[in-house]
Amino acid sequence: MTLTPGARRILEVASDLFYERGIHAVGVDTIAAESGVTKRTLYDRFGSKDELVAAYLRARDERWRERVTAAVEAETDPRRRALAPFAVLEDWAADRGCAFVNAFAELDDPGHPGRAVVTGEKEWLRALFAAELTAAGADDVADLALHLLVLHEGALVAHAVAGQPAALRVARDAARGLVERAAAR
Amino acid sequence: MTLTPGARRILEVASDLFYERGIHAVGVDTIAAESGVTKRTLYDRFGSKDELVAAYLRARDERWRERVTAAVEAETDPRRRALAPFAVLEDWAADRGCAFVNAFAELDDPGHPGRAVVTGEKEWLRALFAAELTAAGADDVADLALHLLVLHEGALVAHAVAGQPAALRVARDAARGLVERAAAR
DNA sequence: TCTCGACTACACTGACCTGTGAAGTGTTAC
DNA sequence: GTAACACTTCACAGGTCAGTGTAGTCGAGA
Repeated sequence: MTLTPGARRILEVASDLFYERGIHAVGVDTIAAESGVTKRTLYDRFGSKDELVAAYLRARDERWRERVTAAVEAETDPRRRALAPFAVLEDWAADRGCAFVNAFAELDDPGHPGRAVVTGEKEWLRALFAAELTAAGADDVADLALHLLVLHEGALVAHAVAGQPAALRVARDAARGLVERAAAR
Repeated sequence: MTLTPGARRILEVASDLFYERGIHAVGVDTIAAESGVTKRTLYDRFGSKDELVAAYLRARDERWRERVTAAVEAETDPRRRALAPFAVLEDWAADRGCAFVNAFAELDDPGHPGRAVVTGEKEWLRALFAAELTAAGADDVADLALHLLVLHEGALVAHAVAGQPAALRVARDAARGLVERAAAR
């Protein structure tokens, strides 16, 4: 999906503003103005604000998956591979929290095109944990993968909402212990 | 703080709507209409929408603390006391997720009167974990309390956003194992 | 009887919201 | 040379947003 130059600027600006201020709090006029583009162009490229929101979430999801995938594939030891998402957590965790959790909070309509992206992101991570745990020879993979997901999401919330940066380290250490115990059988 | 009959209805309606649809998505006209009250009354009682939002969060915080406190005090064993917040998690976890995390997503201004309530809620829970862990004779209480907070918040997110209801059980079991290991020494 | 507090009725402001219509400019590709 | 494409300009529709001003009703307590 190749974007026109204007569309790329719109998406960059919208991503920053949606994440920083919230989806409902940012109007299309602001996005168009900050992108140096007219509102007409915005609607010609994206069709509606809802679709722009979905495009924002898809782009962020894609960037994040690339980052996690790269971190996973940089490791060979199955145990370290399962822990890779925790290794990149610190680069990812910003003070406004998880963009997908935040989007979930604002998108109350289950039919919104962005909702599928949000749940897809979490499901992808859970499945990745499950796959790497299986490769590491763990038993009870389903619960273990959920456990890692809980630690991952909990770390982000405790970091951003509760203002506890140490939560990232605590979650990472807990995940490591969990995986090592599971793989040792 | 005794509320007038009108104010009570406004707060009830606002709580439902803010939680279900989101804060920015609900206008004061809707709240007034659904409360069977004029907008004038709403402004006479609460002053502004921001203050109404803060009142909503304070009321929800208060109800939740009462519930958790009751669950903690119903137990005598220090280990079970530390785990009490996980016992009431299932009653609390709804499909729209944690109201405070959702509010954090929408309130980008750190000076918003609701922000203090949100961070206060998380800090209160963390401190409760720390106090009960200390009473249970645990070492390294700070990290353990954070670990429990991570499990707690992660369970809520994994449940609501990721659509994994089993996350509640997984987090509860993990917390139990953690507390029992910590108190055993 | 008088006052006070809770509340109603309702018009109104000014800003902002998403979204559209129509006409026109500049660039590139065939 | 012409057609497709990206984009501009700008006016405008039809709502909704938070918030205010003014005048008045009704019941309870002093």
